[in-house]
Amino acid sequence: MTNAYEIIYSIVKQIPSGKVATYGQIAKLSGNMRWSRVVGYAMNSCSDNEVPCHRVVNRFGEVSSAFEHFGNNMQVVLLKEEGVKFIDIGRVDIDKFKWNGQLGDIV
DNA sequence: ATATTGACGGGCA
DNA sequence: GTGCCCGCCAATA
Repeated sequence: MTNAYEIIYSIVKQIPSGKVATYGQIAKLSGNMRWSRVVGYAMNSCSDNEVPCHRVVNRFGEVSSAFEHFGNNMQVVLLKEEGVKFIDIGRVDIDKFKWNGQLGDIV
């Protein structure tokens, strides 16, 4: 596993609690913005406990349908528990909880 | 080895 | 301002 997976996992694992990152952001941090698809694919294969795939949302800040597969929007509940506010069911306030990236949280 | 799919993003009409 | 289209890399079947 020395491919895109490892790279993407590394970044996703860096997402702090109470914050969410978009695929594009992870993709860009991975080195290429077009990895957006690959990022999602890596998440799909997210069998690692250390990968907070539930903190990864699409560019709209909405949870993907696949998350629903994990249960009843369990990722939404998890984020709410972390302090993330939701504008709608399945949509987080990405406008305010968007992860700043590897910079940390210098907001 | 080839073809298709896949949790998306950005640009252009 | 809105809507639609395309592109892209990787994994799986």
